[in-house]
Amino acid sequence: MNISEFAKIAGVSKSAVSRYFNDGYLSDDKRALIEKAIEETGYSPGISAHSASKRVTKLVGVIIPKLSSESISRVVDGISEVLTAEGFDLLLVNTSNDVNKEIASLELFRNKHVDGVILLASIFTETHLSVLSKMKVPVVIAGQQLKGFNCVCHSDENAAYALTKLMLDKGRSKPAVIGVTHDDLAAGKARWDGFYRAVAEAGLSVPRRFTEVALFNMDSGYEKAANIFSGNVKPDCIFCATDNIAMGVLLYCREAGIKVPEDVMIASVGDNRSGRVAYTTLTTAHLHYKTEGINAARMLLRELKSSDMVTKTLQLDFEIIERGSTGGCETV
Amino acid sequence: MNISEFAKIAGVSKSAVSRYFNDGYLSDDKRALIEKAIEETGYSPGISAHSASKRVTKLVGVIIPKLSSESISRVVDGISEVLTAEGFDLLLVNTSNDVNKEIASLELFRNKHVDGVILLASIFTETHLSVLSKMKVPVVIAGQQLKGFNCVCHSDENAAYALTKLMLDKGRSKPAVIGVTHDDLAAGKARWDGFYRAVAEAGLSVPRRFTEVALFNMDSGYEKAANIFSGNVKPDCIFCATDNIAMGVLLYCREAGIKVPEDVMIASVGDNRSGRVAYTTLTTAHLHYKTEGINAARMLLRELKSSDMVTKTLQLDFEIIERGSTGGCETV
DNA sequence: CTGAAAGCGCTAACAA
DNA sequence: TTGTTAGCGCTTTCAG
Repeated sequence: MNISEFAKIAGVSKSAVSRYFNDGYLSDDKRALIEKAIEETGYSPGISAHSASKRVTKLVGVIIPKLSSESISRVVDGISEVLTAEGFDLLLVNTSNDVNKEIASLELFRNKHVDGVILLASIFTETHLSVLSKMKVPVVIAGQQLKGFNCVCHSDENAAYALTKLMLDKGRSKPAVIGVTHDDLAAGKARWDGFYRAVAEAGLSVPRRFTEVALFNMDSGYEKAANIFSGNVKPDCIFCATDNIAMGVLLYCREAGIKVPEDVMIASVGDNRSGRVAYTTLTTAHLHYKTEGINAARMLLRELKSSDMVTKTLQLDFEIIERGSTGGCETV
Repeated sequence: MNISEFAKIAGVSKSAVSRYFNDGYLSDDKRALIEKAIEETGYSPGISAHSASKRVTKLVGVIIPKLSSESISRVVDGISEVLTAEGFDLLLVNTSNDVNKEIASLELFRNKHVDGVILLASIFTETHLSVLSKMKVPVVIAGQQLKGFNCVCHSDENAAYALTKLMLDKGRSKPAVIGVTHDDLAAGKARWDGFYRAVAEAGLSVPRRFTEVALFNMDSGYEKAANIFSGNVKPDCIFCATDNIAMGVLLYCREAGIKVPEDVMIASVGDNRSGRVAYTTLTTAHLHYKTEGINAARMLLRELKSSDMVTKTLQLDFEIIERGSTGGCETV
């Protein structure tokens, strides 16, 4: 059923119907007529033709590297909360960590398929920059900071610094670190930097053997912990870039009979659910992921209304949650 | 830039351009001309007008109750994997557990805004049935079983039965249960049924005080565990409908000094990440959530090609993973 | 194989 | 306030 057909049934003109669903510049009689016909037929206007005319899709493209991640689903949660309240729908693209797919999605969105894009990126290649600079719809980048673009991100460096300092302040002097690739500026580089800043401030240094680069998962954390503990001299505290990695370390320690926090303290960033219930509960930095999503969406909305030429970066604060793995309370 | 403008630049007709992006009934010269122009201009056809003409959106609506759930994100992961491979995009609607919003989304999708719908429902009201029966696009229901509709679901009853039996077979004789609302036929009713079937088979009964209805989260599990243990006679095993609930129970036991599995065994359904690393690792039934998503998407795709009038239900199997909370291996 | 022209379902400008 | 008419950008006949 299309608008003409429906208009005929309702006994009004196409325009009247169109007005009913839009500005509503309409007399009450016509309005009643239309409402009655809707009751009977269940008609609702097709969105595609609407978009074709209006040149507005009421759709926001959200590009994510994966979905099965606690942090990412919280971000998307925040995004959807704000966007749906404003009548926008989410076009979700899951790139499965495939950079090419990420680029392809951006290109897909480049023109007029969506009104705006929120990109949860992990790394930025040359191609990213090139495609991003050519976008014709507003883009907001979430979780990372990229000069010249609207961003919502976290205080990764400070969080890593605070966690490391917390352990060193308790008298630990042989720190180790398991980070992730520097290509990821937020979870990688910034957290490395924060760790090293705290270490330097304490007048300590970190032997090569005490630094490992892991993947974003528990198994990788386990493996890297095994490496670190394989030598004669053992660390007395470990900073991990992500909670998942820390979970792997915790698992290794448990199996190897290494006591946490007595023998080694552990702290990491993310505040995953698991950390609250792990056999040794995890000291972590809570990043406000949902707030990240909410703010990214709001920023996009603002951009949609009046595209400022000056780009903004919003950096969200964090909270240290001390639990058992650094000698804090076991149940927080 | 629109098709006419682009056609002029490329030096061909609108139709030629249209053909290039569609059936490709085109000579090589024209094709080359167009490709060159694309290089220069970065033109890509707008999807809305395309949809308006074709009456196909290449969009699938996915309705979910919440996003911040491990199981749901796994399902959506599976859905997106299959769908994007087939060139479909996901229109994600997060209802935040609001039944009205769920209905509203269905109505929104009812007509021609999406090519199909995958619904991750938790409960079915009268209104659901009424709206669902009026849908004009194919619908697949995931995670629940609803007569007369295409469904992909789990063997919830059997999983609950198997877990309960596992504990009873180890000699436990005072079973307790913390379930969720019967309104949820899968996580609620079916799992209650499975629990009681095992109990009945063992010739046991369950005192009223040993049955609790919790919400879908850890805090609720904690609270209900406190209730159950407040009496003089204590249970020696507890079946929980979800892992989150079980985590709360585990937390309670830890604080109350109740030993798991010595004093009380615990088992639940879901295989959340947390269960692997909890202070007592959790015996659980692994449900194939991602597979659920994959199959729901495939089913929808099939329906899109040739809408069968006969509806199907696909019931997925499960796997029992025994860990510490029932005396199994602590690290699986 | 090609381009002109009509059509998709909707919105928007206009005169009444 | 209304209906008519022209347009939105794309696809699809239909002659040639």
